[in-house]
Parts: sequence; C-alpha cells; structure tokens
Amino acid sequence: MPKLVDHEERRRQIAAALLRVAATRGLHGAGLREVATEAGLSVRLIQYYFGTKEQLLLYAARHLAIQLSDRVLARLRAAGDGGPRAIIEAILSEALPDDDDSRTFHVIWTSYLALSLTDTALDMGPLARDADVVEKVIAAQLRAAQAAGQAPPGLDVTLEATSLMALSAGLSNSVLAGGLDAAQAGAVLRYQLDRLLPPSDWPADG
Amino acid sequence: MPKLVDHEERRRQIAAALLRVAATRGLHGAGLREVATEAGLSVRLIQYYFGTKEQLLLYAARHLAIQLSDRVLARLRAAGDGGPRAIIEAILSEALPDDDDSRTFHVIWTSYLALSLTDTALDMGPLARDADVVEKVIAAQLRAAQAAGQAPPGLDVTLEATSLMALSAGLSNSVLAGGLDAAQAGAVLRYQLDRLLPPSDWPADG
DNA sequence: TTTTTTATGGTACATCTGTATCATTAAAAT
DNA sequence: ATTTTAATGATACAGATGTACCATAAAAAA
Repeated sequence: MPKLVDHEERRRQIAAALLRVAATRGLHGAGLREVATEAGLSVRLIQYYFGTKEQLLLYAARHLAIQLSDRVLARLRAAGDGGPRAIIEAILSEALPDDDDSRTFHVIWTSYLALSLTDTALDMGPLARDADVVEKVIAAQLRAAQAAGQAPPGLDVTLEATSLMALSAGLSNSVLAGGLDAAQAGAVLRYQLDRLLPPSDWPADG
Repeated sequence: MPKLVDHEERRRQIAAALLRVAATRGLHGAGLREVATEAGLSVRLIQYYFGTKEQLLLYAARHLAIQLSDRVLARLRAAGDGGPRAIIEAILSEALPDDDDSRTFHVIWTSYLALSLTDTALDMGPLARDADVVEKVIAAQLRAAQAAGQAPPGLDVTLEATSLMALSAGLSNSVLAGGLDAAQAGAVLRYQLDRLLPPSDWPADG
C-alpha cells in the first residue's frame, strides 16, 4: 500500500477545508469539488474517508465544537484565577465574534443551526450538550460568587446562567447581522455583569 | 389579455408559498418548482412576477418582516394599556417561538440570517431597521417606567433595551435548537423583567 | 516473488438547480 | 374586426450536485 496514512488526520484536514469554504460560501454552498480543491485532494478521497457528505458535515460539526472548547479553555487559562467574575467574563467574551477567526466561527455555527432546523439528519446534540456544560460552569461560578459575598444572595443562579448564555448568543447574532459592533456588544455584556456582580459586597447569609 | 390579475396579490401568494416550503425544506432547499407546485402555479409565472429567485427571496423577506410587525402589534393591542411592563413583556413574548406559527417564523428567520451572512446580495437591512424601532420602543417604555417610579433610576435604559432584545433572540435560538422549551424561555424572560421592573417603587428623583 | 490490501485518480451518471426561449390564450384598444 | 398586449404554459439548456464505478500505484504480507 502507499504511504499508509493517518485516517483521523486526513479527516481533520478535510473537515478544516470544508469549514474554510463554508465560511465564505455557506454550509449548503460548500460543494465537494470545492472542498476537495481547498484541501488539495481529489473528490474521490473525500468519499473514501467519509462516504457521504452528511457524515462529513457531522464530523465537521464535532470539529467545530472542539475548536470552540479550545478557544474557551485558552481564554480561561489567560484569565487566570481572577475570581468568578473574571471567569464568567472570559467565557462569554469568547462567545462574541470579536476577531476574524471568531466571526468565521459564528458564521459557520449559524449556518449549522439553520441547517439542523430543517435537516433532521443533522444532529446537533453534541453541540447542545457542550453549551449545557458551559451553562453549568457559569451557574457554579455564580454560586461561588454568592458564597464569597460578591453577588446578591437572592439571585437565582440557574436562571441567571441561562440568561447570560442567551444574552451572549443574542449579542453574537446582532454582531453578525451588523446591528452591533463587537465593542458595543462587549460593553453590553460587561454592563450586565456589573449589574449581576457589582463591586460592593453583600452579607454572606443574606 | 386574460383575467388582468393583481400583481401585488400574486406576489404575496407566491411569497407565502415560498415561506411555507422554506419552513420544512429550508430557504436554500426551496426550489422554484416546489414553490410553484405549492402555490398551484407554473414555474414560468414565478419568473414572470419576480424575474429572478433572488428578488423573490428579498420580497419574501419583506413579507416576513411585515408578518412579524402584525403579530407584535396584535399582541400590543391585546395587552391594552397595562403599563410599560406589560408592553415590554408583550413585545418580547411575541419574539419567542411559543406556537407552531411562531416556530415556523423563527425557523425561516434563522434561515434568512444564515443565508445573508454569506450571500451578499441578500440585504437584510430592512429587517435590522425594524428591530431597531422595536428596541427604541422598549427603551422609551423603560424611561416611562423610570419616570413613573417603577424602575430603578440608575438604569441605563439604552443598554437595557439592547440587552432585552439580545436576551429574547438568544432564548429564541435555544428554543429552536431544543435546549429550552417555550415555557422555560418565557420563565427566564419574566424573571429578568421582574429583576428590571420589580413590584416595589423607587423615588422618582433617585 | 507473488499476492493481497490500501490509497488514490479519473470520470461517468442521474438528478436537480435557475433561467431562457418559443408558443398560445384571451382581453383590451383601435 | 383587427391589432396590440398582458398572462400563461411547456420545455429546453447549461451548470452544479452528490454519488458510483473502473482503474491503478504501491506497500505490506505470504
């Protein structure tokens, strides 16, 4: 046999090419031929490693989710241990499309969401579960902030975590659609975090 | 000539058919032949009344925006004059996909958003302007609430209005994606409105 | 060295896409 | 009654799409 190639590596390579094409043409407009050219391979190879296009899409979706995880983790490490407020801000800021890479990410993400709404074969389950994990982390941080007297004791941390995730998603949409720029979205986000975790302290027991 | 038909009426009819198809197949998957069949017309007629498909998409987008306006206005009238809180809740609740019609609307809306991100010819300007008007209405209602002593004087009404719009959009996304059901989303929304406009009063001058 | 297996290229195929063309009905204008 | 014009139908066309099939180079196994 020839080179005896690493299949997983090849799949990553192809998936990355798909995502690059999808960033400009959209997911539905990413044809196999164009993806093959972008990856520097033949169409036949995409068939060989994925079989059908739908499987390629699913694989690429997981690839995308992993990218997001990596980005969030990187920001978390960069934020260090600045306390709950810093951690939450790091996570949610990453969710905003503030640079080209991030914008590309969100464009493809939106494309996936739209596709999954009408294409039942496209299961976005894994991505939703990732979002759930993040939401739970935020809730935990809010609880920690309460315990440290940095947040009002009356706060419903579960509802607040859900709200923050939704706020972040909504702001992202606005930035993508052009209604807001990244700086404005960031300002809104920090304003809400300030309202949630103000500088002043509360008595730990209410 | 034959029947001497009302062009605008025909266009509405065709646009409605497109949206009906798009609700199940997605916007990108709504072929002219299928739309024609759905409308009970021939493909040729769609060409006759719209020329190109892109113009049909643009027209349908306006059609969709008008539908949304109508829905919001209907809810506003139904809400009567229950004060700022009731008005804001009416507007934002309408934005949540709580029934089949509303869900269909949001599916198509998301499809449009995704398309417009990669298809430069699809100008979503009008829709963005509609959203801006709604946001200004909400800001005005918040100001009214402040003046009536129903909201904290320190509130930045502009940022809060933007936040509420983003929150609503994000919640809608979650409902569409299946992470939340409509009831949960509504609960989150009302929780945030309670936090913003609590039952208790403030002194009008701070 | 022969045989088997893996990796790859090329290409043909059926289907679907939006659009263009040719033709026709029928009402209004003259 | 004739001419013009609005409205509609049928169908052909060029291109793109995902997939299937046939071939082959080359490395590992025998």
